[in-house]
Amino acid sequence: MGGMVDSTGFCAPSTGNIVKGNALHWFRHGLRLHDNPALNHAVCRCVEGSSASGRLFCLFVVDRSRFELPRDEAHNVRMSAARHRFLHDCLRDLDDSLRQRGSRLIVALGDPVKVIPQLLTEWRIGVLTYEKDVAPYSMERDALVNKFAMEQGVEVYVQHSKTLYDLDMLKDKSGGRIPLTYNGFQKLTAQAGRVAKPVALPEGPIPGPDENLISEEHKQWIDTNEYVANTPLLFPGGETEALKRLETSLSDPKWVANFEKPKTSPNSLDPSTTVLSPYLAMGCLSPKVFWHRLADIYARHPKHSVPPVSLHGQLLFREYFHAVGYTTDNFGRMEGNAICKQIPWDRNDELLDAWEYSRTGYPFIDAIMAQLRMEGWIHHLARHAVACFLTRGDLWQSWEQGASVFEKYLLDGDWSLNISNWLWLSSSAFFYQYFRVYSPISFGKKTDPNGDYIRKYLPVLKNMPHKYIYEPWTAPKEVQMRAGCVIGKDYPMPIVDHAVASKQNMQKMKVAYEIQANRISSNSKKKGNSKSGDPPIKRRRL
DNA sequence: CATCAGTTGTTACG
DNA sequence: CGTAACAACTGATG
Ligand SMILES: Cc1cc2nc3c(=O)[nH]c(=O)nc-3n(C[C@H](O)[C@H](O)[C@H](O)COP(=O)(O)OP(=O)(O)OC[C@H]3O[C@@H](n4cnc5c(N)ncnc54)[C@H](O)[C@@H]3O)c2cc1C
Repeated sequence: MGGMVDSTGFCAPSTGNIVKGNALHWFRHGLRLHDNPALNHAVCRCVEGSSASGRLFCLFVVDRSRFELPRDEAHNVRMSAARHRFLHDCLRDLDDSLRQRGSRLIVALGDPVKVIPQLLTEWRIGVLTYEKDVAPYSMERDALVNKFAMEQGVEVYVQHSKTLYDLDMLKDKSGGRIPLTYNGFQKLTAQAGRVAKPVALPEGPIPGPDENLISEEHKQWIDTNEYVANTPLLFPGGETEALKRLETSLSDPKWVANFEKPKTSPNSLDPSTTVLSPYLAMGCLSPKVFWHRLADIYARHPKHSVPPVSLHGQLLFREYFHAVGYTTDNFGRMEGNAICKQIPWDRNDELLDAWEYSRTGYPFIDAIMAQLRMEGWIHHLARHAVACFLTRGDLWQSWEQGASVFEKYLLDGDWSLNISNWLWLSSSAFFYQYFRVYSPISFGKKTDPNGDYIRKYLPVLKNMPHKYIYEPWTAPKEVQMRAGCVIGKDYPMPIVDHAVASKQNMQKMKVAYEIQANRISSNSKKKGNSKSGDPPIKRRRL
């Protein structure tokens, strides 16, 4: 029990006690041993140092206040049980892999800003290493930890291994302003040169911590089975699983070479894309490894697809959105976000709940949300359909609300990517053709005319004839009775008339865009320099 | 200032 | 099944 932290504050360290060769690698994302430059640095430090007594402490800090317990079914849980399970899988897998090298993972509970300083002192750490993370919460937290470490004379070593390129380098290369189009961004990456090769973890044993550092809390957390029980095991977490899934995804080189994202199906019964996203989000898979494996396949298939539709193109979208998220103030919200259209969304919790809990009365939408809640992954175009429906298409609710629901359930929930895509779908940034609206009835029919996807995720409709399954309220009463699903009783009536609402919303978008265009032109008249000191942008009501 | 391209819209009509 | 009409946006480019 010796090494446990009691989170009551930190004790003053005795600086002289630092052991240079002692390294603490702090896992947050980047939950892998391959292509993990910060971890490599820590390993090298403790095996090579002239102080032969160096040890590597691999740590993950579980901050329960950030993601509540999975049993808590309360409305405001931040992470679904499936997300918990995924994280738990990741940590167990890391622990297993580290044990094969004679080390182990240590799990501590508490607020990292308190826990890390305590452990730096207690374990007499000489160097702290971790992967850079650009979400605002992480940046704030890391700044506090860095400050403490510096004061104590602990070296801090940080690497941008979450992305293909170092985001600070892209930021500098673009003069601080990442282009606001995908094409422009592609040119920037072309200037930035080739994607670097991944780095391998040094061979050989890693000198780990003493067994007595393993606390009861740690054991309870890492050994628990409670996450495994109630969630389907479609996508087990962890680096091992990630590398396995990479191999299966690449096993058909023709499929890889011909991949065109817009042609993949949102409602197939098995995923039509790789589902590597959860592994990339948690860092179980290195994007550089994925990138170079694709490049190898492209080299052997000269007629391969190209960005934006190719798989390389998908990774570039990911890169693009991370870069924009990193360099845009207030990126996670509408107010004060310079690249976000200011749109007077409504706030109606009944509509929002109906959307989240599959009660909109549109089977395609409700089935997608059911898959999201149960399995934690939905296809990109399925995300389009439900995001459009919630925002500019039908319900006129804020994309911020939608993003936080997604964040709760998505195994691949990733701050910059989630926000960026919600901005895109709501026509708030990146994409402005708001007159292109997905139909909650027609869109799914193209790839699943029989409605098998709906039958799978909304069993109450499983006997509805295909003719009516996308709009069951149009089925004659007898048909509903025979199908065992009476609309208004067993399954809700539509909460909104899509034909009417989408037309109205299109007009509201037009007005919101006009107001913004006028305000910007009058602003720039007032002060020639629009860059400095933007006035706070106020929410407007129509 | 005009033109063009933009991963992934829908519906009606021939 | 392919194509035009629908209503008409933006950022980049010249
Ligand atoms: C409203 C909305 C919210 C989203 N939120 C997230 C999120 O929180 N986390 C997330 O990873 N993706 C998010 N996406 C993007 C995209 O839907 C998923 O990345 C993709 O569906 C993951 O499936 P895949 O791994 O099979 O993708 P593949 O088609 O196999 O693509 C390979 C990889 O490229 C990356 N990628 C693909 N598309 C995108 C994209 N549009 N934006 C960014 N990266 C992309 C992913 O890392 C993905 O794993 C969101 C999309 C929408 C419309």
